[in-house]
Amino acid sequence: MSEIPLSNTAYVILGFLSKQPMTGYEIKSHVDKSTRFFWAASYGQIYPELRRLAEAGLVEGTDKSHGKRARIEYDLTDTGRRALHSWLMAPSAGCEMRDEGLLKIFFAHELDRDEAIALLTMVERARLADLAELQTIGASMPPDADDFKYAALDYGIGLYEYVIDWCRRQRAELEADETAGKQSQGRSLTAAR
Amino acid sequence: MSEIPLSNTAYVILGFLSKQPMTGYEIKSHVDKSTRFFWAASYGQIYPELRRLAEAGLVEGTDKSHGKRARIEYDLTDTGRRALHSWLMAPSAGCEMRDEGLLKIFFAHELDRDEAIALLTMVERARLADLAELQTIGASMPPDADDFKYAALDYGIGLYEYVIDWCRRQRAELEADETAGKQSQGRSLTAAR
DNA sequence: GGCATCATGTAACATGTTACATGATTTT
DNA sequence: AAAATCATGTAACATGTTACATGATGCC
Repeated sequence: MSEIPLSNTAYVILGFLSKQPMTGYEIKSHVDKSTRFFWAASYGQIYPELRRLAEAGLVEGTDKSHGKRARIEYDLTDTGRRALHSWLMAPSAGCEMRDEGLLKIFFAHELDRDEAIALLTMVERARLADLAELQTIGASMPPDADDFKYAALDYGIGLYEYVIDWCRRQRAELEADETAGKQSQGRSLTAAR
Repeated sequence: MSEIPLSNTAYVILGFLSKQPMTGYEIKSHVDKSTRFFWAASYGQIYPELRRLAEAGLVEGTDKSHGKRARIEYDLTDTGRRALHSWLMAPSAGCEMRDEGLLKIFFAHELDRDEAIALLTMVERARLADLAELQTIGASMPPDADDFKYAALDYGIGLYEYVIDWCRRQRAELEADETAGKQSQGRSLTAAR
């Protein structure tokens, strides 16, 4: 067997198909309601990848066109399930971020105190919006199911809560500087830890 | 003025140059010791971007070749500093993640209990390694300086600590299932929140 | 009739990584 | 003398987004 290497996005597809047969459109909808905040995927990735996976024999497409509306339902093959399992057990769990908010805060030395406070408030609001989105998703899920998707949602909610709290603490320190008489040496950002 | 839009990676460069003049090589070293965990950058981005920024008049390169070793030191222009400031105050603070560990956990329904526990342990260990790296960086920084880079480091340390703790809690729940007699309905992953 | 949703897909663009090429200087 | 670090850069590749094109079906 030739074991061609698959992208992580390919495993997202295999993973969703491991639950039930689906179309590319449905995979995208599911991604947007679950993995999106830690692993996004667009049609431009999903459709070509589904075809590659079909050619490699990891998924199997069946024509389920209804009337004149095209519909291809994909299902995981045994080979596909084995590939998924082997990836799940493989020792790799990278975590990359592109955090524009923290990037701005990192360069906040270019700002005066009030501007820095405004920046922290802006970042906090952005995360509050992200958190609200996850909570909406959580509210729309059936409360009974026993699935790791609840765990993932909990992970994301906790993560955003942490960031929101961190922003508030940083802002509080900056605001305390004003009251204390503004000696800029006194700010020990990591002291609490 | 023509206000060409810049990538976030361009702002990383402007940001570092706002502290002191630097070469591309030095920018890369600084990135690796600070923003890397939330905003990475490679030579393949930095060198071409520096040239574009110079052409746009946001930075200025000076030849500081020493003997036969080439060296171009870049400095921020007034226009560059204004562009940086305006970006810092602009209302955008996206946060994207590519979290392979959580992705695997999300699909852990394909695993049996012991395998899921092994996966959680693996992810935890990966984050412990990331955390150790940040702590090493923290230990090598002068403890006096008043800079937001300490805040960013604190953000990252707290974030990884949260994830590590989350992994432990999830694992504990799975392990409790065994002791309790393995009724898989009883696992309410979000109940504690 | 009109709007939302279902459903397929592509092409251009943007972004980012890896490996390679080249060589000087400094430290051990 | 060897190894580490300083310093420049490119080319091929991988990955991912956005906008566009096309049209059917179902619901109000």
